[in-house]
Amino acid sequence: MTKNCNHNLCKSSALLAAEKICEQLGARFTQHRRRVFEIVWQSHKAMSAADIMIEMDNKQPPITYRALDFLKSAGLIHHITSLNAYIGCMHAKNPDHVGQLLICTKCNNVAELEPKEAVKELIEQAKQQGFSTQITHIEMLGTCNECE
Amino acid sequence: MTKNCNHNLCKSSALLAAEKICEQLGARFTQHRRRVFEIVWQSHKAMSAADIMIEMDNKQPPITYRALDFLKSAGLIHHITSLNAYIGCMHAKNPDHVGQLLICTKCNNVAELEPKEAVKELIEQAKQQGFSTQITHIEMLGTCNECE
DNA sequence: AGTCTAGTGTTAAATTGTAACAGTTGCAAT
DNA sequence: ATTGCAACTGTTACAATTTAACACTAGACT
Repeated sequence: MTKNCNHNLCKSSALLAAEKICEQLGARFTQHRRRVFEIVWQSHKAMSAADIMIEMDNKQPPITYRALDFLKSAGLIHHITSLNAYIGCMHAKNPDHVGQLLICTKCNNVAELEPKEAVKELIEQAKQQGFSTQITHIEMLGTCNECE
Repeated sequence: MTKNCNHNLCKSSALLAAEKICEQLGARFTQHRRRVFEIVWQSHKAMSAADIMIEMDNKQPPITYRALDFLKSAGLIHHITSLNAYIGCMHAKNPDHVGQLLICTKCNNVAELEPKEAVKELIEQAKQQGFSTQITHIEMLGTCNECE
């Protein structure tokens, strides 16, 4: 998926999905937002805000951070907290999904799974402790099959 | 656990464990390392590097960051990446444990579970994609039973 | 005693992220 | 078509967070 995708196709279908989602939200998919989205979707590698700014036309940090915040809260990208970096979300259409991010520490590629059962179990175990879960972050660092 | 602990006991047993682990590692549990460890263990609340520095005697950032790095790599504390904060590890004796952190967004208390089966399942699913996991971060944000 | 490694102290700086506020644009309602 | 409002932009300046670098010191082991 991550590796053997026809990435032009992959990216343009993500773009279409993003446009649709913005429309549904009544938000505008403006120049900056589109540009940041395209940069993040350039590859399946995690990109830091700094990486993104290098490619931005307008280098002023607030522009980039605002776009990232928007895309994140619209569910179009993920913030990888353990790297402080961003990656396009593969399941943006699916509103309440919880991604499991598989991050290759060698090539920096990120894949995403939707491990529904296991996550339910985690949430259930938390509940048994009286904890009511709102947001779940699952990030796994390791090596992908190409980098073994 | 997190709430109804006799915290003096809780903290001092953590300290003893830390001393033992450092000895096993052949590393020194120096002044600064001990001090940072104590500050983190003061409570079961997540503390940022800045929070810690406020309580440090020597305020110079490198001192604190170095101690945090050491404690983290010795497995004595966890870095909560989604908050950029730290918390004492409740299972430090157990070398290859994978913590699931339950972070209350109201009171900032952090509890830790060891959800063996569910995590195995996550690792297994990753493996089926050809991904070999080395480090796992599971962080869940929500509200604890006292804050409901 | 000598030497080697781990740890310290210190300065300074890079990197990363935000506040604030005036200006502008798209869109909807009169 | 104007007006008015909310969303979005541009810009400056700053705050917060983290790291580099390097000379120095203490402890541990021949």
